[in-house]
Amino acid sequence: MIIRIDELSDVPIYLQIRNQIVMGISSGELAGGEQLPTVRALALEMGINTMTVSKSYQLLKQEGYIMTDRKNGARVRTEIRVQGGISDSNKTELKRIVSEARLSGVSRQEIVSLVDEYYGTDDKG
Amino acid sequence: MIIRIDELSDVPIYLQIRNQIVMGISSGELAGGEQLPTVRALALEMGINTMTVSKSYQLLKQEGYIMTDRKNGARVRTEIRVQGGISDSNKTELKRIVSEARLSGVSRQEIVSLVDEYYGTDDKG
DNA sequence: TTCTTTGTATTAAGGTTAGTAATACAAAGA
DNA sequence: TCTTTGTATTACTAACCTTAATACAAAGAA
Repeated sequence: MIIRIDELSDVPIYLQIRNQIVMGISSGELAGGEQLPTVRALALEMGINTMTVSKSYQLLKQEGYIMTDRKNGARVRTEIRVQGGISDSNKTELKRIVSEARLSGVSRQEIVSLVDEYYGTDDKG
Repeated sequence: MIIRIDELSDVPIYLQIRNQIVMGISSGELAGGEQLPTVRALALEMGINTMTVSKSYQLLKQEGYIMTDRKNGARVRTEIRVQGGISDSNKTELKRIVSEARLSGVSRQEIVSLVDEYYGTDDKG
């Protein structure tokens, strides 16, 4: 999976990496059990510090998305630990995004279409 | 409208204020033309610095959500300037939220229901 | 054993941002 | 003249992000 960093974003690099890996897992682009690049390889490839990548991996590990093992590297968990629904902060963020969209003339249907696109077209919803 | 600050949130105070006002406008809790609290009053009420509130108002003004006028204070614009759809950063945020929700077992329908709730039940979508 | 590669830890430093504090200004109405 | 409004300035503290340079333990390979 290709990870791209937006230098102009307010989101810290380690969070951008974390977010893209989470989205990759959800979309299926990253399969369960799949090997992730080593922290050094990814840091070199992206021209950033190894500790920045390590921070991303530690966060993903703590959240239950990946497993890390010395010498084995990092792998996507086959069974993602669920954390019980949508977090309060994500609900607030969703409300903010919907509000801004609505005030800029975006229809409800356009938002729902985006949700469908991001959720994927499997039998989960 | 009651504005509440989450001290534990990663979101800066000035942004929390800005976001809650935007959501208030979208929900109709803040009507077009409605007077907002003065920067000093809101700062005193919330126990924060006036410049922090001022920063929120400047941002809202720049984005076209409110108008500020010396001696007249700040008011919600009657005609919100649209900015052309959902921003790229909001799309990315939405994708992240949907991905996290999906991986924690939330159904597509649950997300859509939240969107409906936040969008409101008028004839816009 | 020795070497290499893995994630991880440590320490230091620099840069940016958020927030506060204290004060002041211009505009406009009372 | 006085008050209230948003706004501006300057200085300071604190927190966070990122980099840098090393180093360590674990585990497989040679």
